[in-house]
Amino acid sequence: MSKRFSQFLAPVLRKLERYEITPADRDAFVALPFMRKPFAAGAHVVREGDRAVSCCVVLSGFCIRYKIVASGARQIVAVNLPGDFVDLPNALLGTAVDNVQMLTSGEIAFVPASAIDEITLRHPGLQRALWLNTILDASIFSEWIVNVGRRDARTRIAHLLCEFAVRLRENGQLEANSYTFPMSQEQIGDATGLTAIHVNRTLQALRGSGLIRMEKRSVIIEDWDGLAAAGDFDPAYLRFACSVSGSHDHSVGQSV
Amino acid sequence: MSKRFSQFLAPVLRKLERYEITPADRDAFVALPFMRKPFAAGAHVVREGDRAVSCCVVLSGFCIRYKIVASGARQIVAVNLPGDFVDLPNALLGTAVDNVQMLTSGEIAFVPASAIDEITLRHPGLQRALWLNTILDASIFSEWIVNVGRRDARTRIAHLLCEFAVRLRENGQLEANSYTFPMSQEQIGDATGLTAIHVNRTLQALRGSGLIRMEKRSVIIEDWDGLAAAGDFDPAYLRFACSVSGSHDHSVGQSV
DNA sequence: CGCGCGATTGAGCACTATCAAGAGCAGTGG
DNA sequence: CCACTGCTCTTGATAGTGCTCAATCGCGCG
Repeated sequence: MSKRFSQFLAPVLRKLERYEITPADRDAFVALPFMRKPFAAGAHVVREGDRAVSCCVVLSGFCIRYKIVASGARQIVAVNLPGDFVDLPNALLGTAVDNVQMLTSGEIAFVPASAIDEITLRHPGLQRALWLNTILDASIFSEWIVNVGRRDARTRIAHLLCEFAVRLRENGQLEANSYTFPMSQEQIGDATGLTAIHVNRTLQALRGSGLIRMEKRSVIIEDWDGLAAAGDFDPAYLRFACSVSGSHDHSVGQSV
Repeated sequence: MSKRFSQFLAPVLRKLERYEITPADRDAFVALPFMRKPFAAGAHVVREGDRAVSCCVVLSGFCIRYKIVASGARQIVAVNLPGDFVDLPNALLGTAVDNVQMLTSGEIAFVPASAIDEITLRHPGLQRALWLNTILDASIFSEWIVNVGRRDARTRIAHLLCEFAVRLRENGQLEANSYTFPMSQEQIGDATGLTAIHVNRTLQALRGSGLIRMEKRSVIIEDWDGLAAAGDFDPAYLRFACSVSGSHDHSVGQSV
């Protein structure tokens, strides 16, 4: 049974194991009750104001978290990949403060908040892993604040593309400096605080500079060093996606 | 001895106790080894790239975390009040990825990361409190992304002022809708992604609308409902600054 | 074939940045 | 007591990055 579960939980376990959990922690995690549910691209997993009694984990596909401001504009605050815990704040708060939407079709696991509650008190090592995971999320958040707050459009978008490259590489979803990237230009705009139109023009410029190519929904990084430079990108803030204590080489292509 | 420590740690304990830790957790926390160090206003506590072997906790005063982008511009990603844990990411990463600077003079406690490491594994309830605290930080981060990403200058600044009002109220540092606010207009700009000049003009407009008054380094909120409306402010994302499970009334003045 | 969504292009505008300069104020040292 | 310095706030004029509005195009799909 635990074997069957771990089949779906594989991306999650891969993530947790970066934090060096013990086999006992791992077994306890795998024995956690949860419910799997498939979602179509664009479907909402959680809406602001919903009562949240369980915590969502991405099993496959991409999803985003966003908020709507008074003017009606939307801001994406996070993009979550397989293995990510999506809405710890919502689950622990009891009420969702943001919206969770699928970017692609995919499966979400719902774990009762009470079960998380209980297991983390009995397995401090597991709680540690989840805590570190939250700290990484916070580190990404803070970099996004910098991105939308103080960088121009070209730099913002280049930075976003670099971040995905590194995160997908950690997830084993990057090959030969290209990755599938299921965001429309409007969604890229919502993530970077720009309009879709300006994103369009900026992407053209990035392609024109020979930094990237785009085919359908995939990005090919043609010049990693150039893109990282254009995006003012230093992967240090993503470092412990990989290991708590380790000092790893994190460049995607060559050095940064 | 634990009594002497708790005198300095009072703001920290007040914060942790919101998460309902046990007396044993509390005692263990108070027994943590730490070093106190006073800093002058403007002094740096940590600089990007520093080796980080301990975790900083604000005992008194305000401090900020910021990063510098390629163009030389600065973005403040967080303002920390007494009781806040400042740089968990840095401590756990081993190397600082952002800068920590005092906004006012104040005292910082340095707790060895190894001690945090050890105590949290032995006291899951305490780890829970720290984890929840990190989740709250992340929640604030994500709201800041929305703020700088999709709101105009007037809304951004009004939102910032509202957030401080609520957070300071939680800390008992707000009286009669006024609080000391030690940020210069340039620093407000660095926190909101604006220039100091534009902050100046926007603050004038806010004052002109009768929403706030400013005296020296303090803010008086003259019309809470108006300011909250102008700032598109909903305190839900700060909710569990107060309690994990509770549903509290969080309005500062009247309802929001 | 019509429909809808996303990408693209053009023109004009607006919000915010930049540049420049002056004023008020606190601290410092002669 | 009075320059002198530095910082913050303030104001004006100008420029620019990115937004708004509007329309076209390409493509997958029922």
